[in-house]
Amino acid sequence: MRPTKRDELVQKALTAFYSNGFNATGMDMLVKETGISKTSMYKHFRTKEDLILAVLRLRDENFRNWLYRRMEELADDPKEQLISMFDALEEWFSEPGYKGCMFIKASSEYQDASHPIHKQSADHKRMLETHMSDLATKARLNNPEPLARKLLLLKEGAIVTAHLGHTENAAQDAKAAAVQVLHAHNS
Amino acid sequence: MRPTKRDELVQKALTAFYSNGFNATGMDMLVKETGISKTSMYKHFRTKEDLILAVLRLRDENFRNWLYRRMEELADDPKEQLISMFDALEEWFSEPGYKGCMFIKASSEYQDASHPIHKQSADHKRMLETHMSDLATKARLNNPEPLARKLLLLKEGAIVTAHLGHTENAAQDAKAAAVQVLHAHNS
DNA sequence: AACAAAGTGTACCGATCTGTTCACTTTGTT
DNA sequence: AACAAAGTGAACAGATCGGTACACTTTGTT
Repeated sequence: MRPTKRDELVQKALTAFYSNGFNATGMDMLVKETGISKTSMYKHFRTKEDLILAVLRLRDENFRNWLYRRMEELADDPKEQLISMFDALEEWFSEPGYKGCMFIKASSEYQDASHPIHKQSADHKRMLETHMSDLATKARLNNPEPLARKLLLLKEGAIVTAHLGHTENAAQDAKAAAVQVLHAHNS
Repeated sequence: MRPTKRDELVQKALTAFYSNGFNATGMDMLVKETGISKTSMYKHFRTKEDLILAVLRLRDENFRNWLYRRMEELADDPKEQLISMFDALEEWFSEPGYKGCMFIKASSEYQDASHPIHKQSADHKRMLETHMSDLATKARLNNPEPLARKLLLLKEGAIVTAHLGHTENAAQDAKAAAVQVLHAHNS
């Protein structure tokens, strides 16, 4: 197996889908932007949907790896790591091509809850929840699961608000709220 | 001017766009679902984009009216009205056809910040922010603007989380967080 | 050198997209 | 009764959609 060409396709398709949307990015545009022939694409993926699912898998891996690592780099203490999630988000929001969360967009374009793309997006959010809940447990905070859910609500809110762009500093607003919420979960 | 036919079109188009998405809803499907001829549609709106903008205006009006009224019905005190926003949201989330926020979806499909549809979605969020900030001022809470922004972060987070459906009670989680945040803004 | 796997380029399929045209019918007003 | 505004239905245009067919070239392995 030579994974390079396939991985190159998925990587470049990710960029195209992220900045143009799923429905709005046709396979011919993908040919143009990736430089990979359509014949080759359809040898690797039977349908466009299969390609999108592969793109989402890559995005899940990249994003979670990046976020978890960045949180660890920004703080040692697990409690402070939870808070520093919002500093990591701020870095993301201020990147030039920031266009919101790929999974929120995927679930916007594939709304049916039973659709594979929708389900895979939900899986991504679930994994984040598990991780944050584990961190809250390590930090010996009260009611770790509800706390994790609250922090993630702030995260999702900040992501869409930063994209809608009607607020300057969504990440720092979310961080301030997180500190206040977290204070209520101290023993 | 007979506004009935045009309003009927916008109202029915709203339903179709909300449950199918914007790109995924073609004009021919709109003809089928509204019972209004395509010729007539294009006499009222020069492009599909114009129709979408009219749909978003209606949605903005309906949603803000509904939310503000519901908050007033659920509580007298302005501070409690802010909290009861999340009870109103819970009612919305549990409606059968709930599919998330139309403006978030619009900004997902029309990502460019300079696009009229994107800008109009941002306007909607801004108006919510102004209203909540006014309420926070009336309630004599500290730092009303930052507080309003935090509550709205929780609102947006709850909306997308309820749609992604990976959590049972997004509205109540958001409400609990809101209470904790609001506590920190008491004098 | 030989062979198979992998990739390319182009033309094509039927369906659907936004938007237009045109001849016709309904409706409201005077 | 007459007239204009508003609405209808169906065909059509040109582009694009996801996906396929086919003949060809490149690449890696032995």
